[in-house]
Amino acid sequence: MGSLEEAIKQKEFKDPYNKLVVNLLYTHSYLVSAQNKILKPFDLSPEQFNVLRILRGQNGVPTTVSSIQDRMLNKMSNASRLVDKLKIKQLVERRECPADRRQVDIVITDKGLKLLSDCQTYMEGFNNEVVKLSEDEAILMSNLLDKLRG
Amino acid sequence: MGSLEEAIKQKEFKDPYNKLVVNLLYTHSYLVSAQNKILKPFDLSPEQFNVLRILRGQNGVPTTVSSIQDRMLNKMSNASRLVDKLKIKQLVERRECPADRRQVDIVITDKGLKLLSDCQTYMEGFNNEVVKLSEDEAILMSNLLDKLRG
DNA sequence: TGATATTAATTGTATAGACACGTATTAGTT
DNA sequence: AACTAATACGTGTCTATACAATTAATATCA
Repeated sequence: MGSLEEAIKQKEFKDPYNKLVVNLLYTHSYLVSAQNKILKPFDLSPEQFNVLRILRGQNGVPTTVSSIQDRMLNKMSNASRLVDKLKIKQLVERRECPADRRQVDIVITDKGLKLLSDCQTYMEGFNNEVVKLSEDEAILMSNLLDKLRG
Repeated sequence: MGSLEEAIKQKEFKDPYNKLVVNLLYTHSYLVSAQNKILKPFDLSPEQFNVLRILRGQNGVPTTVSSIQDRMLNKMSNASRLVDKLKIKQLVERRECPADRRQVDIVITDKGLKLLSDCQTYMEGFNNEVVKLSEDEAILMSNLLDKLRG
């Protein structure tokens, strides 16, 4: 299952750029599937997990919805609805922002923090297992990704 | 906007593996957004585009739904419904498979081929524009991605 | 001040991904 | 032949992405 060609049964690509784009899309699917498997028992989607992580990073300081959106990996996502799902599960709280009543302050609850730390135990070794690269190769690839986006 | 840290406003990562995974997710979103912009005028989603490409690669030989599924970048996707959308737009045809009546043969129509070749004109330079790497770097990264998945 | 523009958040709608389940058809086995 | 297993495809449901539109609150400025 190693090579991309084998995985998607395509013999050749127009050029290295085309192949790289396809490879990135395919590898993304590989990673997200693995993430899903880990988070499933916690009834969290990767996106919900990400939002909780962002909120925990605030150390109790309330964050607005748009600030969460800015920090999300997918800029076209919809933080408002994700927060909604998390609120229903009582993992976050909404508070009216007194300074600007258009904004809504979001804080992670104790239940949210607990769930996140439980997840962490399982997620700890996840990246190292799924990413079959050396540390140096991982660093090299991160740098290439930064360069790719310009 | 270069570095990942800046883009998602996260100061540090647990280790290079964690950073790489996050970087891949973020870069994926960057690529898909760009793809969407190009395909929008043609009323095609990246996934529908991919299915049409797979079908064209068959050179007129009918393909079953499960065969399309196997070649898709996202293995958890739903080829059946994607084909349905393409059929509504008359870009593909379904034919009952005489050899095995469980299967459904899919063929791209002339209208589908025309649309795909129109797209191609715009997609031609896409990868090279969006991926700001040298050819050698693109090849290096493709190899690293193959290795990443093991 | 009052009209206008901008911003924050939510909502609507279409498409797609994740995954379980149902149904028809074929393959395999005794 | 009859029973069972496997396969191909479709459907249902929930979640998320993409993007336009709406609403309420604040900022800007003539």
